[in-house]
Amino acid sequence: MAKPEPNRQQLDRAAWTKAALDILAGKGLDGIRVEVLAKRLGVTKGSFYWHFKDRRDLLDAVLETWKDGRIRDIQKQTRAVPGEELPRAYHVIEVYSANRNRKGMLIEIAMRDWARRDAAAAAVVEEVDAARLEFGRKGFEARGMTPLEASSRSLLLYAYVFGLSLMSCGKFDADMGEMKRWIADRIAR
Amino acid sequence: MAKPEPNRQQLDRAAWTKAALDILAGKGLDGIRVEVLAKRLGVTKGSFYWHFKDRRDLLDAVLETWKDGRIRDIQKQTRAVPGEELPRAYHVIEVYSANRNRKGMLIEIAMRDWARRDAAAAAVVEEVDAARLEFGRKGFEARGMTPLEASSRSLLLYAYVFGLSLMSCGKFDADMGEMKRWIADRIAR
DNA sequence: CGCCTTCCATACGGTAGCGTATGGAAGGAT
DNA sequence: ATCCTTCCATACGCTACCGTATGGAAGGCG
Repeated sequence: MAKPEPNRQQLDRAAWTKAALDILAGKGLDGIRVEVLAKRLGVTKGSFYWHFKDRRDLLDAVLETWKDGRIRDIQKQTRAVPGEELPRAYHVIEVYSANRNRKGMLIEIAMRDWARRDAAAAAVVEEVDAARLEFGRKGFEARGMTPLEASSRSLLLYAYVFGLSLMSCGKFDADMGEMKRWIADRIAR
Repeated sequence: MAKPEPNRQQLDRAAWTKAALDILAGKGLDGIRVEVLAKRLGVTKGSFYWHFKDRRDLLDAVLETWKDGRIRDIQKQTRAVPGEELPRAYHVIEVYSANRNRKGMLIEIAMRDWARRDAAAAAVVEEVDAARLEFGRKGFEARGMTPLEASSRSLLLYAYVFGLSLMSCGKFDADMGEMKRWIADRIAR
């Protein structure tokens, strides 16, 4: 019986996958290089090819890890109490469009970039997006909106927060906070 | 006196830059490789290093070319007749969110990905975004909205169209066309 | 005709990264 | 103590690039 977590000396697939996600956020998919990750983890690639068949094997693990995390997040929100749909919509907008959670948004964008060139990534993103849009739709429908309006608002919400994260608004006008509040009202109210 | 355009046998910087933009749309920044472009153009890299100092020189040319095109586009729209602001807003949404102009959107996204790791690209994107947001703001202000509302709607408009282009809505609901119309109304109306 | 400029081909050395093969340390099991 | 499994290091060949050096064709021009 191997001890579960003696001192975290040994690396496992999870450690490599986590490091790959870090790189993905910073350098994109093409930044995930076996030998670069090995150096980052203080080992050689001999270790990598023990835990993974090849680079593709790692990438698949990254996809799975990310998907599981996102789906779990959505399920957690879905189990929230009814009657709190409006503040929850604001909360989602706030979480995604704030500058904290920066790394999460970088991964979101990198995943979508990845999905454009890789079928497996495309499937994962599609699944996550579908779950999110469905979650948003239900929230709006619970407030009495028609299916069309609820679906549309949900789509607008997520498209906005993702789009915002890849714009450069530095030169634009003054009070971004006020604008974000106006927009959140326009989407959720 | 060199003949201006005899038969387009010779390559020039513009031809390389155009090919680079094609690759950028399809494979992203890391897809722009000197030897790959050379093969694509049916020459060797001996030609490339005649026209360009190095790869960075090409990338700068790509940035300039893209920026000039975008700025020109915006200026063209800005010179439109007054009193047509509402249909023009719909037109912008339509152009950006439709599936034609696919390549243009792919370049937009690639540019923003690039901007995250490169100061020169970041400056270009910032300039283009500022011009677009300003253009949108003026349109909404011409319709009598407050500066806050006009700026907010402009930001929402562009964030939405960019965000939409990196979502996978295939699994979501039914009539995307109806939803897009609803959203366009919500943004512009 | 010879000459010079323009544009491209060929050949070379160098780096980064992938995947494999093999050896070796360290600890549990018998 | 010995053996076997687990995990990692080392060394190797291979490919895809980058950038440079150099030669060569082709056309305008004296």
